[in-house]
Formats: sequence, C-alpha cells, structure tokens
Amino acid sequence: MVARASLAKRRQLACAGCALRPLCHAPVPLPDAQPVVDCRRRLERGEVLFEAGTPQSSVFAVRAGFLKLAAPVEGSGEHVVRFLLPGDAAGLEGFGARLHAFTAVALDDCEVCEVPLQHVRRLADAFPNVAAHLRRLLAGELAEAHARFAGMAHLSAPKRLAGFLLDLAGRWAERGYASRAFRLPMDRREIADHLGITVETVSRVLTEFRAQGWVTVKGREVILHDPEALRAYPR
Amino acid sequence: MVARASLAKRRQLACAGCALRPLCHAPVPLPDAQPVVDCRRRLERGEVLFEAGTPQSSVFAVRAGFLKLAAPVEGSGEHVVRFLLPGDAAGLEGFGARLHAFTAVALDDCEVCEVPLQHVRRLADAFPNVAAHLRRLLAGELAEAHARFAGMAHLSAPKRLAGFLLDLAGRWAERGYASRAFRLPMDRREIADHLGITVETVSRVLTEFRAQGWVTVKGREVILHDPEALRAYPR
DNA sequence: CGCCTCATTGAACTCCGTCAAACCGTGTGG
DNA sequence: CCACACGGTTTGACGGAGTTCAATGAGGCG
Repeated sequence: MVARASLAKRRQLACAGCALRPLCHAPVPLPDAQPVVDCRRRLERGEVLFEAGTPQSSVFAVRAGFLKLAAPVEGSGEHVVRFLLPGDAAGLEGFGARLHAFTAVALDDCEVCEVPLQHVRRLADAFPNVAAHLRRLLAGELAEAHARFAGMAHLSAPKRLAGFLLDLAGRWAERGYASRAFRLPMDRREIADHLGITVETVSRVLTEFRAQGWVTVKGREVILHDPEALRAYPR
Repeated sequence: MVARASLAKRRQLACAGCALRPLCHAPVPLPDAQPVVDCRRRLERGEVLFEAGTPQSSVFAVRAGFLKLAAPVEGSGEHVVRFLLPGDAAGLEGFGARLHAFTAVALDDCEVCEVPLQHVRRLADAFPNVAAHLRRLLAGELAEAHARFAGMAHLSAPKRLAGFLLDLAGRWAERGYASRAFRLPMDRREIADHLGITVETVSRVLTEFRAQGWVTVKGREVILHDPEALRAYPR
C-alpha cells in the first residue's frame, strides 16, 4: 500500500518536471484524436529501449527508473553519454540522421512514455511553442554535452568523480529528493565509462574521498558529508 | 582582380553549403519585408563575435574565414569546442538558456551572416520545414559532440591528432578544396585545447608523424602524404 | 637589428592504466 | 545451514604515456 502510493507520487513528480510535458499538454488534441503518448511501456533491468544505428521511430520520456545512454566505442567497451533520470527525455538526438546515435538501456526496472515521431512532428508543426521547446531541449543537451566534454578533457580523475557526484546530487535535488544521500543506479564500470577513466581508478578515488571523510560509500549507497570539499577539489 | 573573383567564389561556395541556407531561402518574405540576414558583418583576427554567458540575440553563419568556439574552463585556459569553417552555423546552442554557452572568436579576418533571433523564431513558426531544419542541425551537432567526446575519452594523443587532421581534411574536401594540403587556421595551443592535451605533446606527435613520412608540417602549412597511415594508427 | 610570440626539444616527474590478486555480497546447490 | 561459485569491488605493484618545467630555436614586426 505504501509502496503503491509512493510509486504514484513518484510518477506525478516525474510528469510535473517532465522534459516532454509540453507535448502531452498541447492545447488541442491531434486531428485523429489519438493520445499523444503511448505510455506505460515497461522495461526490465538490462532491457534495450533503442539501439544505436537503428531507425528512430519515437522519442521517449522517463517516468520511473533509470537508463543509460551509451555509444559503442571501436575496439572495446562503450562510452556512457549520460544517465537518464525520471523526467528526462531521450531519443531527440535522432532528429538529425533519423537514426539513433546512442543505445538506451534500462539500469533497473523502469517505465517510459513513448511519443511516436509523427506525433512529435505534427505537434511541432501545429504549435510553435512545442517546436521552440524541442529546440530548447536540444540546445540544452548540446550545451551540457560540451560542458562535460570541456571538463573531461582538462580535469583529473578525482575532479571528474567529484563533479559527477555533485551533478547527480543536483539532479536529485531538482526532482525533490534528498541530495545528500542516494543510491547510485549504475555500477562502477558504467561510472568509469561515463568519466573516461577505469573502474580501478573510480574505486581508488572513492576510497580517497572516504578517507578524507567527505563521503560514505558502501556499495551503491552514497552519502555526501561535505559537498563543498568535493567542489573545492584542486585541479 | 583574381583575388576578388576568388573571394566571390568562396562566398558562393559557402552559401551553397551553408547550414542556415533554408532560412535565407524561405518561400515567403517576412511580414515587414525585412531581409532575413544582416550580412556582411566583418570580424578582424581575434575579434569576439559573442561571449559565453551573454544574452543571445542572433545566430550566425560563417561566410568566409575561420572562428573557434570555446568554453572557459575553471582554473586556467579554455576548451575549444569546435572550429568553424565557412558554411558552419554558430550560436544555436543558445536556444536553451537564451544565453550563449560558448565564446566565438575569429581566428583570422572573416565575414559572418547574422540572423536576428526574432527572425529565426518567426521563420521557424511560419515554416515547419525551417523548424525541422533547425532541429536537425541541433541534433547533428549533439550527435557529433558525443562522438568526439567518446573518442576523446578513450584514444591516445597521436590517435587524437591523427583524427583531428583527417577530420579537418574531410571538412575541407566537403567544401571543394584540396584535402591533402592546407593551412591550419589555428595555433598549437588551440589545437591542444581542442584535443585535451598540451602544446608540447602536439608538437612531439607532429614531429613523430613527420619522422614517419606521413605528413609535412611547417608552421601552419600541412601536407598529408599518407592519410591511410594516420587512419590506421593503433590505439 | 632586437624584441616578442609561437614552436620545438629535452629531462624529470606523476598520474593513471594495466595486470594480478584478494575481498565481499549474493545466490545456488548440496 | 553451510559450502561454494560467481560477479562486482577493492587493493597493490609496476610501467608508460603525457604533463610539467626549463631551455633553445624560429619567424614576424616594430
């Protein structure tokens, strides 16, 4: 009972802050009276939502759970482009080549809203504010991508990891959750592939942070005792 | 005389392949009969077109010359996000926060077309294909940013530099110029800040490539003798 | 010619990747 | 219930690619 209520509340929160909200709340229904969103698509842990290189048929918004957006890297491994939290949109990058540029994989059981591409197109054509919203979303992702890129290229491993934890805490806070203590949805390898370092380095740096008393990390549970120290990490 | 003809031709080429072409060639003029583009804005070497953090008032397309798009990095230095060649668009990333995310600086004397933001907005609202084109541009840049990001994180310095030279050659070829011999519009520091390495490493790797007989590099003049060898560089 | 910036080269150091082993939590089967 | 196996995590030792510091060389411009 408690779990159900909690899940409903989490969804409500997700919709309130959803990146695709303007699409769901278009002033006028679509011509053929179809619902904008085919909701309730559920994914199990490890399930692939869409794969890099395949034709894009929809865009998505995360209602509950977490996903990773990853690009395959020649040779071995992958590059984790970004982690998707509830309210985040995915699949917008496919507007360009009409092919998905990344692969989206569920990190745990989750639920996503699916908006077929022709609906997006029709909504954008009919409502300028929807089109403008999509531009804003894309531009925001672009600016963020380059900001992360800039950091990656010039910052040390501890600084990257500190930034990662703070970023996650911030996104958590945006969604109305405790930003000092949370559970990591991803494993060490995925963190490493996101930051461009190795699992061993992730582990070593975390123990260093722990030794400084800045964080408590046990498995995937994280508590940030001193975010300022992390922010102030030199170099 | 020869110079003038050459300049005119270069502009024609730039317009033919311009990323903002659909805006200039809207089927119907704007209501108030204003020209879409305030062209002929000229920049001297080192001049700033727009600065990160300032409000965005226009988007731009490069007609002639070269610019760099850079993000300031906390501490020291900057991260060069991308180099702009004739035909490239700039300033689209400001759609998000309505602030420029990067700084654009002319690398040499150049000429850009300026499209005021309200014109962009009106064109996008009036013509769905213009809106769709803007989405495609943004999505393309986003996919490219992440692709570069993925490469950066996992590749060695020589591989990065090899990729950089090949990328530049390719973009040169796209514009109808010789792709085997060209002049670098940027200095070593800017290359280094683009690739996330130091100037010294850039220099060392270039001498290594030279020693292998793969390239001739003298100052900013570059000749690629063996692009395949660069492409095949291990790791 | 001299000054300044940019590019190159050299030598010492360091951070991080690689390889390898130990550790831990969880699930499985006896 | 314990033993065992297995994946993910942690820790250690070592080496190498690239940074840092410092000095020299090469153009460009007054």
